Amino acid sequence: MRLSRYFMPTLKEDPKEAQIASHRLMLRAGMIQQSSAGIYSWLPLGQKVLKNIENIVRDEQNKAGALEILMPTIQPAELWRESNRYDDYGKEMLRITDRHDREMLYGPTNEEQVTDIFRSNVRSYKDLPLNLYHIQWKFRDEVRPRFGVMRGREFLMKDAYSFDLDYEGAKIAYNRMFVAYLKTYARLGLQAIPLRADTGPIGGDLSHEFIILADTGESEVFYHKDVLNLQTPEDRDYSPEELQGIVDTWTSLYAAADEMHDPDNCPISGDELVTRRGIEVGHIFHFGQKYSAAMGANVTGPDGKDVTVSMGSYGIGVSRLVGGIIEACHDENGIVWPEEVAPFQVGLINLKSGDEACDAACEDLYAKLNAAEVEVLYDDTSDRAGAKFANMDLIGLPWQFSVGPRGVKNGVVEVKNRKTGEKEELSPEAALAKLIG
RNA sequence: CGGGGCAUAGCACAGCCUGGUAGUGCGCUCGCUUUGGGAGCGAGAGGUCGCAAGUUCGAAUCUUGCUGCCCCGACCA
Repeated sequence: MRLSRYFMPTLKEDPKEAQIASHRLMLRAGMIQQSSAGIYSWLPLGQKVLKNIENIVRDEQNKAGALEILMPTIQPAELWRESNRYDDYGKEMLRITDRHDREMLYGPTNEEQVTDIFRSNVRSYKDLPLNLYHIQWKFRDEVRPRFGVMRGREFLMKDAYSFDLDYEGAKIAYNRMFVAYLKTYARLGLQAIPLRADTGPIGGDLSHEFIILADTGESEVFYHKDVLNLQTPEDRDYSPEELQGIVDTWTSLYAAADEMHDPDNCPISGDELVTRRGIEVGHIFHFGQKYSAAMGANVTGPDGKDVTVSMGSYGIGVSRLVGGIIEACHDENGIVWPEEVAPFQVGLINLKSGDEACDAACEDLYAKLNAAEVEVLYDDTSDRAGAKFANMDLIGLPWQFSVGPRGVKNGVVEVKNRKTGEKEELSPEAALAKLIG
């Protein structure tokens, strides 16, 4: 992509409404534009990152055996009356009346919708286990939206729903998602920590939230220092026993959010305990028969008798992750994207557009990167070198290739790693080899 | 939902107290000089001062109402 043909309205100064790093940087990098409180348009750069995250999440869900569907954003109030949540949900639910005076709502989540799909179509235990997920926009009419896309009203979320015959089956489904989440966050370049979460009135021990560490996190977290050294599961299928082993390993070390942490009764010693702030980026939850019982989601069991299925739900805040990743990955100059989610792998900087030798060297590199299918953003504009450097640092592409008259004369390109800041002068071939192959 | 604040050019702000021709910086356009870490000079474009009433000869400025946005807290993926 040539920057001269791209739409990336960057800002030199900080917008006053943005208080935290991710919000400020997303606005400055031209990733998003606010439409109203907690509602954003995604501009090309932001959209690209959002899609990259979404695709990684999707890939890991598919690998875990979940099946992708797409449920509507607008749902009928009738379904929510069945679970009694229409009245319970309160003002956070955006209610809409259509032209026929029918009560509708913009879905804040999809348990009712997916349970309806299940009960309409699944009759036999032979069709279980089943896990359906979708990646769809949700709306929660937060009293006070803030922190940009981290706490918006409209947000993109992956939510999966598992259906099993009994608790034992549901537990396997839960563990499978648990492991899929560990793999997902690792691929996103994040160090995620599962915390035992409050299961509320339903009880049970099957609820975890996944948080990533960032100084601007909304809640305080307490964990055993060794949690950060645990091994991420391999990219392969695991048996139910292996899944349980991985979950046991990850949950045996202490980790809790502030509402679950009791300093007076902490099971580990002070020098093992680390306290930091975290951002919740996922939540998995076994809720048993709460919706299946209320809505009549039954299957015929092996013995010919009806069984109310056991369910769980598994959410990942996809749009929130964009902000979350920036909170975890930035410095004073801007964003520092992990390679897997970066909108482009490399920024190609022409330090003197219009100079014949520079232009030719850049065009050659640009063509070769494109041919090798390396995503490249080529700054071919007539801005000054300093402005180009600052902009590239701001948008945080993992690599920068700088081509100027001086380098061209010596047959070298300056290669900079955005994360480490290391620069080296390489021949164009050696620079290409760093990214290709 | 309690408390506080803000609304003037694309962005950040001054002007308001004490009513009288709408300003500064950045950005944008054109020209010249520049060109390796957000250039200099010159010339331009761009605003019914959030909306609506009111007071006044006259309102960005004073009064009232409304709307929007932000911050702290409670709440929350």
